[in-house]
Amino acid sequence: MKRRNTQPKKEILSALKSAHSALSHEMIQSEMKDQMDRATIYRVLNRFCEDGLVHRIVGDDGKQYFALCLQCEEKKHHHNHFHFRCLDCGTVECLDKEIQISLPAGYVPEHFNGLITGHCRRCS
Amino acid sequence: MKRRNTQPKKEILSALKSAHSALSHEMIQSEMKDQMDRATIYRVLNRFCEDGLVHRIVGDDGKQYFALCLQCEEKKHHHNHFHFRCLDCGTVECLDKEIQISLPAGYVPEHFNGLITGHCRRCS
DNA sequence: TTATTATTGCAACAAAGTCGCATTAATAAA
DNA sequence: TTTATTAATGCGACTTTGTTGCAATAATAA
Repeated sequence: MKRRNTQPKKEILSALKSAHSALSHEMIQSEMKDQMDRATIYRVLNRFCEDGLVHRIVGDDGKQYFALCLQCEEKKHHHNHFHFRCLDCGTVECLDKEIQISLPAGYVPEHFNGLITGHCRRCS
Repeated sequence: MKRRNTQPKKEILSALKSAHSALSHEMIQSEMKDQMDRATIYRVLNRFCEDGLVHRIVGDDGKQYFALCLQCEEKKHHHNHFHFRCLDCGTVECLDKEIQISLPAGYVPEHFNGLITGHCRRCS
């Protein structure tokens, strides 16, 4: 099914672009001028993930955050990096460095989710 | 306030001991013969965390998992290791290797949460 | 301009986790 | 051993996050 270029989609994408960090559904909703439905936001974000436009980070607060795939090429995605969540301002950022983890024999990795919480430069 | 040695506490601790992996609230509840309240389980687990008996892992499913602090000494806790969650059987295990991550200047780390999902040895 | 169907908005729902409060039961004190 | 103290339990209500069904709407194709 072909994707359509709708208003919510455009606004959410632009919010993700201008934020240089990962956003939760809540952060996105509060930035929207014309209030859009919660379910819509989730659906748009999930579609972005499917399309490889965005990657999903699950914070140690149990919430989902979404960030643009900046360093990701068309086919090859690099998501083996850590994220940093600031306990003060709530910002979730990507840390550049890629991580290589070797698993015990017989383990097949599928997804990587590395998160460090603490205090970011602006808040510490 | 001094801790008391209650029935729920004993049962939950023994469940964590016999499972050689991290358990979610749900897994614990289903292992209990005499059904205990959900809130009680959460409270016991949170107390275990406060007391440094157990560490909390947040899965990329957004759920909390709890595992005994085996390699942790009295004062010094080592939680900088990865966890592996199997998408098939749901098991959450600790991977032994410790990780050292260097943060950008000005960032103060507080917590570490590294998780890999995939298929474990038994399911792959 | 009309037809097709992806997407939205709404409402309902499920699951995870927390909290207040009365009751229960470990522990300490008598 | 009995009584008093208060930590912990169980219940219910609640919040938050995220999903889903369905009718209505609006992008796109015809």
